[in-house]
Parts: sequence; C-alpha cells; structure tokens
Amino acid sequence: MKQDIFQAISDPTRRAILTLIAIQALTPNAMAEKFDMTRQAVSKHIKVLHECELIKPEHSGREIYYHFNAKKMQEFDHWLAQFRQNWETQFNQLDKLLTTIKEQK
Amino acid sequence: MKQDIFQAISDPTRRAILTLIAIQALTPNAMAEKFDMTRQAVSKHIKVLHECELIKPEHSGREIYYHFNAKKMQEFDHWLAQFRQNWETQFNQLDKLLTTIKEQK
DNA sequence: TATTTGCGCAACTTAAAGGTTGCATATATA
DNA sequence: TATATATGCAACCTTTAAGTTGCGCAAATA
Repeated sequence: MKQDIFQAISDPTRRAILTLIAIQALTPNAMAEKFDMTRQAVSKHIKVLHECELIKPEHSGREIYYHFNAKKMQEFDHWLAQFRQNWETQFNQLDKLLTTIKEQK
Repeated sequence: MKQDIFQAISDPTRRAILTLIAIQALTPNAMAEKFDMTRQAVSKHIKVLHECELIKPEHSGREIYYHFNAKKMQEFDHWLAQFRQNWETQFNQLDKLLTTIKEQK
C-alpha cells in the first residue's frame, strides 16, 4: 500500500524516529534500542517511513543505515503554506484590536 | 479521549474540512454537503478537530459555525522547525556539489 | 564450513478509527 | 402549540493499524 506522508507522521514512534534520524543516520537495531518495543515493531515503522520516502536506506554489508529525507518533509511545509497567510492575518487583526484597546485608555 | 493534532490531520476528510474552514466558517450541514458521507460521519470529524482545538464553534441560534483556529495550526510549524535547518543544510550541500561539478568542467 | 548476527516478511491478536443508523434535544417556524 | 430543522450522542459494524512471535535469508565471523 502506498503510504501517505500525513499518516506516516501521525504515529508518535515514527515522529521520534524521524527526530533521531534527522541528527544521525541509524540502523534498525540502533533505533530499536531507543524504544520499548521489539525490533520487528520498529522495522514496520521503518517500512512505512520508507514507503513514503521520508527516509532513505544506505546499505553497508548486512547493515542498513536509514537517512532522513528532508526534501520529502518539505511537503508538509507546502501544505502548511495555505494556512500560513491565514494565521498571519488573524494575528494582524489581533494586533489591531490590541492597538484599539490601548488608544481607548 | 484527548486528541492529538498530528492524528487529527492524518485523515484526508479532516484536512479537507480545515481547507474549507480556513476560507470561511461553516456549519456541520454545510460541510456535509461537500462530502459523500452522512452528516454524522462529518460530525465525528468535527468532534476530533474541536477536541484538539483546530476549530472553534460559534453558536448562532440552532446553528453552529465552526471557525479555523490558525494559532493551533502553528504547532505544526514549530514541530517542523526542528527539521527546517536540516533541509536547508542538505540543499546547501547540494549547491556545493553542483558548484564543484561546474568548476571541474 | 559452521555459527552468529542484522534484517525483512508472514501470520496472528488486539485495539482503534471511520463509517452507518437511530434517537434525544434545542431552536426556528407554521 | 405543533412541526420541521440543526446538532450531538450512543450503539453497532467493518476495516485498518500497531504490536507480537516465528521464520528465512544474506553477510560477517569463528
């Protein structure tokens, strides 16, 4: 099944993996040591992250180092962009309101 | 159950609702007309979005207009921030590589 | 070569999530 | 006041997702 990037980051364990990976590439075993679950469980999360290209494997003998794919993470940024103007507007309106209250004093 | 903002946006229907709401506040019925599902199904999505404060209700008689809460959406932006530096770095490295290749020609 | 180690795949269990229908409540309108 | 409309809540069904155990394969090592 083709994974969805939004669904991929909805899981807290996967978000933790991404945070780890963003600092340094790790093998599945290395990741599993950080979490209170079996290696296979972590491996399933890796599969999800890999399928939606949030991480990239680098083979080194029988070990696999997974790297963070920042480019893919930018898809969020693009999705968020549609709301960015929205919250800037809301804050400008808040500023106006605060200024008005100030002037009334 | 306290809803998680990441889990809330993982659903495509809820993302569509947010996109609609960001432009204009809507009632549950108005939203339901946009989707191919029952009003109750949409209502459950509204409940999820409301519990994690991504939308805010405004009562008007027997109708309820739900507004987009941009401030809450910024939580994503903050989470993304930890990766932003990361992808900027990766792109700088790409720039360096391209420059090197150019110079070799 | 025999054995250990790192990894992925498959089958299974359990919990959660998205959808439905039905019903209760509050407001608007005839 | 009687009726229609807008909404939320509860019960139920079905699918999916997260976790487990067990197994097979490839690479490193004794």
